[in-house]
Amino acid sequence: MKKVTILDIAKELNVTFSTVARALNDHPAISAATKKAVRETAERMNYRQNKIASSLRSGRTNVIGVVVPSLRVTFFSSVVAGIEQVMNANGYNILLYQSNETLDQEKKGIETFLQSRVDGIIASISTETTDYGAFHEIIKRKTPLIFFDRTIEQLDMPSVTIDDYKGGFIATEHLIRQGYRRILHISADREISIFKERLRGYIDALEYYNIPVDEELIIKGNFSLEFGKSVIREARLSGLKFDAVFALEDYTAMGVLQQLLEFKVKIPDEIGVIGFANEAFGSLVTPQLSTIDQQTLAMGKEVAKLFLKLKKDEMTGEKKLEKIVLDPLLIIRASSERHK
Amino acid sequence: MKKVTILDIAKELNVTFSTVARALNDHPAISAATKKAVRETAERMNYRQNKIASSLRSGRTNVIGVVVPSLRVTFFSSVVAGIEQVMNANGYNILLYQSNETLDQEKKGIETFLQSRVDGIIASISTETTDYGAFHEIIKRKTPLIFFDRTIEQLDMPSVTIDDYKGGFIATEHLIRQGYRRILHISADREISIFKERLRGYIDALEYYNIPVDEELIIKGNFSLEFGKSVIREARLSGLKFDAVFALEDYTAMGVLQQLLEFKVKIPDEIGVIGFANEAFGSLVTPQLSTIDQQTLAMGKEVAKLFLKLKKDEMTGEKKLEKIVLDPLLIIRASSERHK
DNA sequence: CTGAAAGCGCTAACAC
DNA sequence: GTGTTAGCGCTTTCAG
Repeated sequence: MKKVTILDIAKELNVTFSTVARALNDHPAISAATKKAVRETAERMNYRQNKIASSLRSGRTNVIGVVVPSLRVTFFSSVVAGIEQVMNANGYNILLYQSNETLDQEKKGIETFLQSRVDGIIASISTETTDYGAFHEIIKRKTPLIFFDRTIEQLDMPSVTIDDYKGGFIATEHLIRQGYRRILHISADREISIFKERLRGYIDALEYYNIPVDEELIIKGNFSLEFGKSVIREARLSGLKFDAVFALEDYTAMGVLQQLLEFKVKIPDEIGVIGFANEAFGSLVTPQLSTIDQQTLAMGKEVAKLFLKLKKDEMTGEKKLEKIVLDPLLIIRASSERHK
Repeated sequence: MKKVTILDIAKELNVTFSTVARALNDHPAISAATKKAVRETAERMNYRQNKIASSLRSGRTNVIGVVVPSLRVTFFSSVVAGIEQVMNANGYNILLYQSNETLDQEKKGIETFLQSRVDGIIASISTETTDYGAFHEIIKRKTPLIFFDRTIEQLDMPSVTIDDYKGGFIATEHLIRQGYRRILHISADREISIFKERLRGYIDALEYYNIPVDEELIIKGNFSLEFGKSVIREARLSGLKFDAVFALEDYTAMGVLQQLLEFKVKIPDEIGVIGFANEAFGSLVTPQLSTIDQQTLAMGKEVAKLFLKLKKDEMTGEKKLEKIVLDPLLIIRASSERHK
């Protein structure tokens, strides 16, 4: 079972292998008859193009590298799903790498992508990434680079994100409209811009509605279900008064919900709760958790489309930096809906 | 910014490019001094190996293709995460493809993998896959093929699965031990072996404990949260008596739970519920959902390890067909725990 | 419309 | 220890 190459097909048909190559690539200057004959024998001989050889010669691989922190986070696997769908539909393949939130692995991933001569790189950076060397390398190599969600602003690259500021704003606004006034916000202690943006949205919404911003109501920590619970426990101990909670992400919000229920607090009557991310469990828990949807699949598709557009613009010589910002969606559920 | 090749490094150092190639590949017959010099100039000139050229020449790509139905299903993204972790640690990269549960896309994915000359293919088949042509092709090409979870038994390939029969058995056994006797089982109407195995486990557990198998208590359909709800509604209408439900997967179990709660049924006192898959939401809902854990990350890692082992055995000439079967884990939570 | 020829950047067998 | 040489299987000018 020797592998068959275009040369074998050429011999079979008494033409040169370049004619075969052209026919296979649907070159315009080949007669329909030849094309038909070539395709038929290719099929018959079970020929299969060698993309490696093709890539080496042409300089294009039709592969794009995708680095994400972890596929085990629904957000990322969902975005990757979107990227993959659109890219495959357009003849590209995805090389996948997980950074596991470490700078070291992120670098290694980018390094292999570059060695594999990918046609582009899509990335969402790790929480550890403060050294941008690997990304500078991508740019130096003139490999197209697109960020999504977690970007590096200084690099000024095309990106697709959601408007976290707006997400923070509409979450807070919703609580205000439901009549809540002392809204506790749980934020992160890390310097990640998306969380700072959500916080900024929270503050601006309060100000917009003339509600005083109370620093005591802004609590920062290492977000998790457990942290959400502990925030509520400590608030009770310290006697902190609040009538709603806006948590930076759903698991933390879930912790809040669980602890409040344990304390027999009525949700949403006494205290309203809203999270962020629209994790699958939100619609399944009791009471159902209000949240902000980040349009993950759409984000993936947008990233892919942006890449394809970039390629096209490159050919037509256009050059503009696109930063797509998607709208967050307010998902109102029982945990925060006081007035029907 | 011309790309630098081993030839450029060779010129710089007045040696031939093959010496450079050897040095870079840590060939034993190269002096330490030369190696050092080569590495330094390579670094200085910002050289980066071209994997395409290397692959074309050597016949190895160090890439393996992974086809899964969808990354949006936690089970699959989690397994892929495991595969990726181990493979990357061993110098392999992952080409990713989603079949979206269609035969057509699955075929396309395999086709491109073959064209890309991947060193192996890891697959979990789509629910539509009844024509095995694409997989025969993989085997014909002598490309290593490993299945996980959803396999094609006729092909007799290495695989990693969990013991679905045992999962069905222990889920049912647990319910029996909790004192439930009329256990409703929701199964699938499709011909997928994993679901049939769970059903078989259910039946055997009943027989083992001398409980009559009542065909009325086995309901098949297109599993989903909605289906779980409708099963309960219809059971109430038809007056079907049962005191527990074992659903083939968690979303269906969740539908069961929700509908029972709507009917004010006490869980687990009146009716016990257990699912399958250990989705993230199970520990967050009220009551918490008992389930069977499938060890997804471990499964991914096992698949990767099996691939690496296959490669090694290939070199040493060994040849045995390994089918790894992982143990399902019983996760007992409030929805089925009557006796503490 | 088709053929001839060069070469992408590397590996590996064979010399010396 | 290092050099020579021959491709891997394609794409892509340049001819005709």
